[in-house]
Amino acid sequence: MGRSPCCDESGLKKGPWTPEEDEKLLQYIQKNGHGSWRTLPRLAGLNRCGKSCRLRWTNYLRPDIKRGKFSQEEEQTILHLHSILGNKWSAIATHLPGRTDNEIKNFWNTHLKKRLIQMGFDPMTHRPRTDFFAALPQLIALAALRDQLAADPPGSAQLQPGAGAGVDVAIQAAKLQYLQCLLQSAATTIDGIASTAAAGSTPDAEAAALCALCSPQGTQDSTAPVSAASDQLLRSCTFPEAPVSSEANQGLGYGGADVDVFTCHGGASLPPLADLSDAANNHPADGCSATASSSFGGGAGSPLPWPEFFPDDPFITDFL
DNA sequence: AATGAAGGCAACCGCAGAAGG
DNA sequence: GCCTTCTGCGGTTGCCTTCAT
Repeated sequence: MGRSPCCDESGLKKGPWTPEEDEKLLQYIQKNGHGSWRTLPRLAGLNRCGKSCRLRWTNYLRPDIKRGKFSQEEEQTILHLHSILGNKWSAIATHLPGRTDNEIKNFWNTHLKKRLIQMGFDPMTHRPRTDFFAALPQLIALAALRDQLAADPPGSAQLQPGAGAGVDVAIQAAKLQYLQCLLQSAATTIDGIASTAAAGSTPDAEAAALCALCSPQGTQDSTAPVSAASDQLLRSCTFPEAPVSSEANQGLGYGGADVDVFTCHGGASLPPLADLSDAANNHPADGCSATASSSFGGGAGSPLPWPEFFPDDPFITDFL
């Protein structure tokens, strides 16, 4: 199996299509249908290969092509279908009327894939990346937050009654409590990595060394105590470790109605860092709740289960 | 205002597989 | 079973626009 013979022919035009060529192709297909793509260019008076004509028609000239930006619903559909179908762009395109597989592929590669990666998700599995260095930016951000807390602890001049007083103090306290929750959760995760490494099952010395970054003594004896309930909640959240197949991923719904991929049970392990904030966001009743808007347009009202990549969260940046 | 970097997108290439004669 | 044609996909390229300096 090889390259289509038509593309080997020399003298055929390549590159961008001119309006004249578009018009010829459009009129011919509207009048005769495309028939055989191999013979179409000659019959239509085009100096192009059939493959080029087919691509131009299917990706641009087809009358039912929808132009413009992808809506949030379309983005969700793509994400959902991609989690099920993988890179089956044509199959995904059949569920998005007016969108071509090429358009969806480009949109995925230039937008959605980057977003998933940025948020610590594996774009192929749609699940939090479990490799340690994927979480490194988050760890660094957490370390910065820890330093910030150490330098400016609750009860300092900023939060003294009278300075801002009332609601401001309460908001600050809530934010600090949220941060404490994140820090403690991260520390627990890293401690787990460290103990695993120490046990020899994961000989990752670098990971163990970096544990010190996010598991300071100051976290545990902070002046802002983390509520026992939220602490228990975070500790009870874990993430399935089994590799994900397309079939297994069918339960992963981006529409909000399906079962959330993040499960909570009595296990002691914590999810990877990427879903820590999700655990907090999904349980507004606990002490770690906080409103976190999404750069993806989700936020509290978003049906997407994605956790926020909290270093970019306006809440965090505002705090810092 | 000029210029270079970065991002977005249309289009192409090479390959694989399906379908039909 | 072989050949031809068509379709689909991943990867890549090159042009254009936008943005930062």
